[in-house]
Amino acid sequence: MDSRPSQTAFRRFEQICKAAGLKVTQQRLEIYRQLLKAKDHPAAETLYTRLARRLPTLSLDTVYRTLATFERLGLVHRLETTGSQARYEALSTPHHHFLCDRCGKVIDFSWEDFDTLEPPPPPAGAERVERTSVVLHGQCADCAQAAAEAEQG
Amino acid sequence: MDSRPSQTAFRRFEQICKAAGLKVTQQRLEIYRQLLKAKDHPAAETLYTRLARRLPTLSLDTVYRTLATFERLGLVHRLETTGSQARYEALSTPHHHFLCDRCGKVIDFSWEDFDTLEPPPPPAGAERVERTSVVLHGQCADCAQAAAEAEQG
DNA sequence: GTTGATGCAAACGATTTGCAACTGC
DNA sequence: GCAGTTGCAAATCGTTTGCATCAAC
Repeated sequence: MDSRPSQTAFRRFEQICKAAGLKVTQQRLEIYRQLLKAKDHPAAETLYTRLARRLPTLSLDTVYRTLATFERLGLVHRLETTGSQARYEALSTPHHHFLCDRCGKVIDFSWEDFDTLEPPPPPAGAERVERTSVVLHGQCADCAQAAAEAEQG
Repeated sequence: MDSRPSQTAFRRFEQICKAAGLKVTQQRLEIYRQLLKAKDHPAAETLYTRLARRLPTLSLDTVYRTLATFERLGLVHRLETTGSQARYEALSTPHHHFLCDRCGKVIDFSWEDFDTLEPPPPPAGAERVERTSVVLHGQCADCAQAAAEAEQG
């Protein structure tokens, strides 16, 4: 099984950049590549750390700026979380998120029964609904185990 | 129609505080009252501004501290948003949120078909699900109108 | 009176911005 | 070469913390 993102993703990436009048820089390419590869919804700083080896001169502000640009282009999503850091994911097939209230871990999941549900009408005061997502709050396995161990001493 | 929160909400509030060994201070009471009254999921600073008239010596840090305390007690929820400020709401009947991606407005709505849906099993890596919420992303009526006017301008 | 809560000011972490040097087109 | 992009440093914003004073119990 080859888990490398297909070349088409980068073709599409270049096309979108050019269509928006944006230059295809090395930084943007690498940040996008890293985000496609990441499964853990990294924060800007996490991405920065991971890219530091490959791009030693990269600066954290560029990561922030690039992520904001990508979000505007619709290439990435900024997740809604309760933590202090914003977390990002590359756009992919629709899915939902489990959010650990203790450590902030995000776990993707799909939920067929929900996806086949007729979407709700826009509530009063809302004009247009562009995206529907389910967020599950709870405790992840790691935190549950840590809590159990702490209790038993 | 009397929209004042019932006295029972405050009885319950005092009980919860005392049970947790917390003092029932004027600040806590007023912050809780304001949050019960607010329909717009205010940020800490918004609450602070609204309370400034009634409590001139109130400080913003107290609002932050108090909201954190309330959250720990389960009296309020911190909403997951994509904005930079945390937003709060007093606990009430379960409902969901529409989130305007442009201005950050939050609109409550209920969705019976969803609520009657069998909840999904905890995804792999998740131990326990404590809360399930739906977040709709889109554009609110005000922003849609502003955008239309700007275009036709 | 004791203990925990508040207000103030200062610290902090995440993110944004101004600006000069640089790079893709 | 020009316009857009980067890296650096400094600024900003939301939030947290240390500490002395104050209020609830």
